Amino acid sequence: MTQSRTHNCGELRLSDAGKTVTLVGWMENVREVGASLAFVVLRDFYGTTQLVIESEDMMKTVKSINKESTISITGVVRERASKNPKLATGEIEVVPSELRILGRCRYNELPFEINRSRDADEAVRLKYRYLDLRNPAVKRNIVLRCNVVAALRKAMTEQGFLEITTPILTASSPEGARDYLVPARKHPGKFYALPQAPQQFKQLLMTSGFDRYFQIAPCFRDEDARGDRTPGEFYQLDMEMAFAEQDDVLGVLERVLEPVFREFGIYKRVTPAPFRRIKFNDAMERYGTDKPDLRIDLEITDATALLANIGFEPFAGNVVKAIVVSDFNATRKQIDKLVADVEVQAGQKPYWFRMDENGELVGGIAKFVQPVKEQIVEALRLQPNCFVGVTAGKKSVAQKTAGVLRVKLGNLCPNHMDKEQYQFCWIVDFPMYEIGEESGELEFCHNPFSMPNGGLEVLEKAARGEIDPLTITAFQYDLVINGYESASGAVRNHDPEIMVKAFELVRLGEEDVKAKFPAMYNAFCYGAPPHAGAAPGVDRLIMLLTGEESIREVITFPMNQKAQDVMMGAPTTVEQKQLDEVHIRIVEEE
RNA sequence: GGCCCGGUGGUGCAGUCGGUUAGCACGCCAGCCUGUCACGCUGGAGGUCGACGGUUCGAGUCCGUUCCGGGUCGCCA
Repeated sequence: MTQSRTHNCGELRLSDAGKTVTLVGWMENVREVGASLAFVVLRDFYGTTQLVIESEDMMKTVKSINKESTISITGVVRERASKNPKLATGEIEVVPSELRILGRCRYNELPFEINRSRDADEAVRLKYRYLDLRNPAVKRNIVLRCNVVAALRKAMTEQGFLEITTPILTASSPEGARDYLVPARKHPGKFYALPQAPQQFKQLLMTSGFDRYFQIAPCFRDEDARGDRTPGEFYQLDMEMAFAEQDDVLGVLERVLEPVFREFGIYKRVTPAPFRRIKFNDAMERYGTDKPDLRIDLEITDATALLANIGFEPFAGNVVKAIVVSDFNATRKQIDKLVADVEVQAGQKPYWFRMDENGELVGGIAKFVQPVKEQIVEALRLQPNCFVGVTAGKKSVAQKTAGVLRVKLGNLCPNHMDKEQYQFCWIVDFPMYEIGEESGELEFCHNPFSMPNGGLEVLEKAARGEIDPLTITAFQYDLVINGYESASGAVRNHDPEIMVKAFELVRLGEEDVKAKFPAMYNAFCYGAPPHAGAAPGVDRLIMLLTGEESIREVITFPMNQKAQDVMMGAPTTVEQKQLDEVHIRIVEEE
């Protein structure tokens, strides 16, 4: 039988010289330097150790094994003749006297070279994810993920939170993202749904008297992927606390997250708590987005009064926004690319002009702004070598386009974006309602669970037409880190009367509330505590901590953009018998 | 579903204005090398250039269609 290892491949040091050890691992590489001298790199989870092959017999054995086979060796540790300071185990080597093959690699060519797997085609990496994960650089992110999750659990527990798991098979919820459905065998025609979040369960836990709840919770949403959004499933650090207000939740998350970023982040500079709070409307006005990247020092200025009426057709009758970039030295080619990129991402073209080193307005739309040069120079405090990006349209469009432009300008100008840091902020005071783009009518802006600022009174005023419902804000907050929405939360609406009133403003009533959220509505009628919570996205936190730009680099077995697991072959067809059992008939599409 | 980028030996990439034998690096195989550690040296195998159709005397290269991958918009309470 296999002798178990005495040490791992990362721990032997000079002080171990002379010991007889047994190591196990993958045969990573063989370097032959003569007929009977070779160096073998043995790799396990913990590191690599060099083996020296000095006999022709052993050489023959080694040459009969493909790389990436698993082997076990027993031999004596000795000091190296020529040491390698780059390796933790670089002062020693092991001279094996015995070599056992544990798991032969049947192929002498792999789909990619293990240590360069990150360069390989992503589809191939995902198909052979078990090989990809042998690469220490790939594995590192997953190990970090484990450590971060452990730290989050510990921190939450220390804050007095209990981890409680909630059902995975539950009821479809009527709003939000598309659900993943599971047919119910015992109930023909009915379905379970996988939870998009444990939202209702955690609120019910509050109603049950569990004072502080959290969960590293799997969430399922059937929506399309993005670079920072995995399709299908993802994890949230879901938390909720009773008899709590907005400040309590923000305080807990600041105490939990700031130390985690200090300990695990690739950037050493971290915004100290308490994090800045920016009102939603201010964020839209100054950064053109509700998730501003505060590493960029540029801000958006309103230039409607200055530029709407200069006779430039796209500005006429529109809101105009400007971003001034000092010490601008990008090339014309870069500017053209910037304009094109913004148009792709925002769906709207930005305009621009510059003040050259002599103080003249040049380039882009310079000739149109020339007549109001003096006012512009004064209002925007233009200096020589300034670049001015301008966007126009309906207020929301001008803001959004300027927001995209701001990020692109920051990335283009290193003197305006200090990348190697974590900039945190809270976005607060989200509007409760908005006018739906399709319906043209009043709708909930985010979710209907949030407590309106002003409570029942403000809703009644809106219902009587005394105030504009669009001015009502909710106790809703997002945590934004370096331009990523990293957590979202709210003070919940725990009062059935206020819930009904909130729904009435969007032309729904008590019956709708009961129909949509029966458990919560009923529960709240039995004495609910005021409560508030939030849910940081675990995958995104890890992404930020590792500096990865693709979320798939921090997920152990990610799906591809089309929500397929190419390694397991999911999704897949199933046998007719299985379909029959769950009363499903497949309809062939034309 | 729309738009953008890509698809060339196992892997990553180059390939000019359409031109005759499709290059390079890594990997693989064989040989050499007694201190390598991204080992080195010599030689070798390995390609229907994603697929189909078209233009042309001639297509990796141009055109059309389509498939696949990534990005992005829609979508994500």
